[in-house]
Amino acid sequence: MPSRLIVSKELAELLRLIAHPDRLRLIEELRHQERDVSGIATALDLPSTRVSQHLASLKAHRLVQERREGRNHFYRLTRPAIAGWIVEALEFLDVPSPLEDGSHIDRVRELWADDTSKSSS
Amino acid sequence: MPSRLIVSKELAELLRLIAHPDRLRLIEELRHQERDVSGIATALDLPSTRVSQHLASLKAHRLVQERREGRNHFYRLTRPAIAGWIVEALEFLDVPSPLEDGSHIDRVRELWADDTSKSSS
DNA sequence: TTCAAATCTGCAAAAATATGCAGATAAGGA
DNA sequence: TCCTTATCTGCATATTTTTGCAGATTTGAA
Repeated sequence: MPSRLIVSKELAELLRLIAHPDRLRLIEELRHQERDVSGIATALDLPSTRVSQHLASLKAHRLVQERREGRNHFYRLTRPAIAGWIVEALEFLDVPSPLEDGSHIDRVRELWADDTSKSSS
Repeated sequence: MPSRLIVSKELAELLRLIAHPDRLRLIEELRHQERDVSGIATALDLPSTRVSQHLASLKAHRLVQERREGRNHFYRLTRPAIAGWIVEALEFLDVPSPLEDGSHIDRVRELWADDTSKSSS
């Protein structure tokens, strides 16, 4: 099999894994620190079962690693750089909004960074 | 709706669009030059109907733009930088192979670059 | 006109994902 | 041991995607 074919399959698999709103936010959540399941569930406002399911698939593909401490399971990104790489993609987003000028990208980054309505403690 | 929620949805949509082996190769194919449907179909060894379908979805999300010349439809990347961004992701790939050392990433890049078995003219 | 080449569109069947829930585990404490 | 908390697993159902085809369009040429 042509090599690029192999790599494109692997890459597509990785991208599909990431291509889910919850999982994107989850990865962002782990960008700077490890977290346990319920911590993530609270931060993202999702049922912890769902978070656990997402973590299981991320873990199966070795995107995250687990560390158990008592009854809590802490997760962290195996390669934290992936979070930065994801943020770079914001640049390629069309914002379906009135802002079609150059400040576009800044606007998107701002929206991504803005978590005031959720994780503001 | 919390802003990050909006952005994560948009981003997931973009990633899902890209997360397909054929479409990844297709984007790579358009990285440096525009191509018409049958040119792409030949290069990727896919039925041109399929290529056309992929292009239609990429176009719907404005990832590619079309230019018609006679009966040929040429496509090019709206934001060519996206191809470079995709290549960066190779770094995050686990190669399920004997090479678990540091040359890992180089090996993946090499596999991606290697199209000798297909588009070697 | 008529034909052929290049591409597109619509649809149905197949495959892959996501989601919600019930029940299973694992660990700490009374 | 029994209970509670934190997390995981297995399933059935719902939703999305992918694929292959048959049948349109569009354009250029005879």
